[in-house]
Amino acid sequence: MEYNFNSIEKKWQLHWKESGAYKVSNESNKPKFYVLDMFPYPSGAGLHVGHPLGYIASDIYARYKRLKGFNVLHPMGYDAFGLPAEQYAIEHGIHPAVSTDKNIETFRRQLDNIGFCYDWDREVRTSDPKYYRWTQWIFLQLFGSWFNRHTQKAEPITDLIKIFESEGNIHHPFPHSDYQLPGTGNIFSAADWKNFDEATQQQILMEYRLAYCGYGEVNWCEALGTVLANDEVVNGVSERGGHPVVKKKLRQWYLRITEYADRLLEGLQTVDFSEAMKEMQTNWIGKSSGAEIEFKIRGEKTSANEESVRVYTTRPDTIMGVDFMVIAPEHSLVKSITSSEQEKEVTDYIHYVNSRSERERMSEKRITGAFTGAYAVNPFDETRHIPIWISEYVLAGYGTGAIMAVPCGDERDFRFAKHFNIPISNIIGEHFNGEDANPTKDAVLSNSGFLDGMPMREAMDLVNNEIEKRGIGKRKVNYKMRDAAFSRQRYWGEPFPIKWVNGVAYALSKDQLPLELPAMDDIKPGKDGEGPLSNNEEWLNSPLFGGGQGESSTMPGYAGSSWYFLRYMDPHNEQEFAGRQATDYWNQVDLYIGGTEHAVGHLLYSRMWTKALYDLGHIGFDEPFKRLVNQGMIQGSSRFVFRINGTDQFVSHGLISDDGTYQGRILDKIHVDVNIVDGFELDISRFKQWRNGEYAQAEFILEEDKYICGAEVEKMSKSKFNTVNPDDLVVKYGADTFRMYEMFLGPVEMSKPWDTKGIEGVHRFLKKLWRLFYKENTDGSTTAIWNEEVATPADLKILHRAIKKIEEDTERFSFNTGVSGFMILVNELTDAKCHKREVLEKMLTLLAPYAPHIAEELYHVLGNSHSVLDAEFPVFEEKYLVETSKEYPVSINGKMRTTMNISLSAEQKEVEELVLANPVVQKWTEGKLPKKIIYVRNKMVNIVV
RNA sequence: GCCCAGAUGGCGGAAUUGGUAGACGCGCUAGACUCAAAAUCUGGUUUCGGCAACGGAGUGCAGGUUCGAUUCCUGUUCUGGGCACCA
Repeated sequence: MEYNFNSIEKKWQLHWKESGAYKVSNESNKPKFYVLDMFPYPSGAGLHVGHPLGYIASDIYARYKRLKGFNVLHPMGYDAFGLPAEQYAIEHGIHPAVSTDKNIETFRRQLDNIGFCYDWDREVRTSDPKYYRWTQWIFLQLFGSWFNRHTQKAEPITDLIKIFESEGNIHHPFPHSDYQLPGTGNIFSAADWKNFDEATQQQILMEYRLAYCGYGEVNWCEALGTVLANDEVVNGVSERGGHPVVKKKLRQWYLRITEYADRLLEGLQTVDFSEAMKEMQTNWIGKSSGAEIEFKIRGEKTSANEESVRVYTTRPDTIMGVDFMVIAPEHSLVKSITSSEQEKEVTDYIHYVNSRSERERMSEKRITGAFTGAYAVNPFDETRHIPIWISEYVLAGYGTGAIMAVPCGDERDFRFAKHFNIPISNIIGEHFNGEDANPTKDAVLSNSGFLDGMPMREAMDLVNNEIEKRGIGKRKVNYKMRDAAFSRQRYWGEPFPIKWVNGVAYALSKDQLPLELPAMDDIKPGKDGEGPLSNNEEWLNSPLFGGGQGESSTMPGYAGSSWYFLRYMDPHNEQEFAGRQATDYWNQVDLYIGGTEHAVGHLLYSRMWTKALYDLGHIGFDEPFKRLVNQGMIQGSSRFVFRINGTDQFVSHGLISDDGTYQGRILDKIHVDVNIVDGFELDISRFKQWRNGEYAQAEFILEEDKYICGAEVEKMSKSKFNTVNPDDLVVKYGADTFRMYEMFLGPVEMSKPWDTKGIEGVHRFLKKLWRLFYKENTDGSTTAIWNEEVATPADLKILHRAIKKIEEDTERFSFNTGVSGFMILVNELTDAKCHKREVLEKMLTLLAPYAPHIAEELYHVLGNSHSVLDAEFPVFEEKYLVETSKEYPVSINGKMRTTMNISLSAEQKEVEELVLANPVVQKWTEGKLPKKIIYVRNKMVNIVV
């Protein structure tokens, strides 16, 4: 029989499907293991070779764990709501549901080709009402709860109402400290609460809900007609498409993720994520601790003298080094403190700041500002009057929107002082050289009045205590992270299960879910930045909302993906998002594989949702992912042809001058499909047919009769013509070869450019493996050559060395060296002419996770009637590797000079005698007695002369 | 600018705790089989000197610790990734 991989793979894929080989039960006495891939967004472009990298790795691991006796959950689904489908619908008039279904079909066919062991009965699609019913339900849990800062957990909002009824909000001030009740302050009593009307009460509750609706500045992208999350904006333009993004005030839904900041940080210590990933999340949360301090103001206006300004600083110890103050241009004090003399300058400056787009502000960091004419008084030295400036480098949204500037210790303050010629005082002695600011914490303070001679770290506590004692400030922790915007002015997303009645948002009841997305033919945006649903009067006013109105925005892309790993545990449950029994059994995801691009988006949101569901008692764990592995990106290796501008002549790469021209003529650099280039050499006839003959008239200026293309490593994308379709490789080499080759390319975590060249080597290996079972005769027929002979110690040594290596490599996710292990094994068995069933069968079990199809086929060839999927992973036995003696490297002064066969049981003394008797050693030591003989058992012998 | 990761043959990459650097594969090359090709097999392949045995150098660069360093330490260059006025 020949190695006809195409028919073998088809046969077993069908067989596994029909026999339900991958069906996983929630009831098992085996230990559980949950292996999860980040589910894909089914884009229209289909899969390229980069996508399956992580899927193959997780598939190998899942299969390996199954062989090791675990009940393995390994599901797959689709993140099916999203912008591209909607954009496509607007451009082509095809409903997102239709194009999404079509794309999913393509994805599924491509995935099936590769032979994954997913339990497709558990498939989820976030756009399916049966699924998003529960997304809506979880949203209502968030809407219906608040974060109790004393218990540090989410609790039902009904509990908060009880608290308000009995004591007002004295112990639970508004989460956003700048919130003011209409007309009053921000503290109310139980009596106040009872007197508030319904609308006010609801407005107050909205300030506490974990999912809340408010007005806020959002990142508005006109071109996409949508609001973007902070992490979807890069350098002031949208991550997707690069369109400009501006700040706009809109009514938005938010998740109060900031309340979970501390728990999200603490949780990182309990999970196995890469240090880089933990750091990214830590930086994103951006916790800093310091103090808020109040400075009195002295200004020209009498009103100014009654004001004070509150600053946030992480360095209260430097308070005596404050040379000026800066407040954000948007700060509410600006108006009341500016002196008449400075009025024009300040107004002009504010005007200038407003004229600068977010993008300009970020890209060109100019040192700008204006003096307000007012001064602040240092609370610890009332003789010091500190000028107050405004500048765009102080952000209104962080801390108090005002800072105390200490130029000798802070780089930005230093540059500002230099630029505006503000005198700089030095409080850190020799640590400050007058050239650069020095943010050290290890200096001893000088020039600091009552703090003189005190180390900075001590001064920090002292100042903190002092300001609290005097009531002019308090210790304060701040976070960079903002609440997450949770609505999109878009159609293709989950509708909010909310009804608006007299301006108040109420939850729909559980039995009204799912609130289905109404079918709409025209999904163009509504007026004033409202979503397409705002055009659908009929739906907005439908009886579903009981006389109220529906919500016209929809949930963002990350809503459905924040909890999908829970649905897989119990995908068909109609009563709950997932039964408690199921979530208790499967518990955390043991291994999660996906790209780093979700570091601060999806991974933070899903961690928060998990924590909230845990707090409310719906699940029994508060971190979703126990271990996270980030697969690297497979980059494309692009190819270029060079056309002389304005002609049809193409110049080979080697003929181009260093200045990028050809004989002084300008060249157009054009991406060419990598599939019509062999290495670097262009297939000219295929190039002429390419793109329906667009280049049929091309003429070529060749080097050595070849057209050589330019090359560059870029992101893999259709538009760069550098994508390689896995389907083609599967047809040509088979799924097993493809799987093993993707792993062989290098460590899973590493990014690397795709190169199809080496795939032949892996394919040869599988053919060689096949020849351990079948011999090819000269007439083309094959003969089975595997036999029932008893394995020799030498055979078993080969086998068990491989078991040890492959088991270890698989366990530690080193699949590239794992594949090497197989190659060595097959090479050694071939050399040893070992065709013994006893050995081969174990080898196939080892191989099954990596190359399941060929393993299954040959496993049956050996006469097994059950599937290799249900075999047991071979047990490594040390005894086969035990040696009595070993070739030791012998080095002299650290240099390897010879080898010697030494018994493993030999003692230091015996080894020394043996070594000294060795002629090579005698030659190198020139007969002298060595100073020392170092013998490391199992490793080496070194002689020091 | 700040933080993190990395740098090993012509190429992808091995080397698990400091112990024979370059496993495995690609490519190249010589040979076997063949009329020929493909496929397959065998040998060679870090580099320098040498017919060879053998010897010298060698893991981005400069130092250090050690009998011994790709591995540990200090400095430095480059590459990739993340963050970027967060006080």
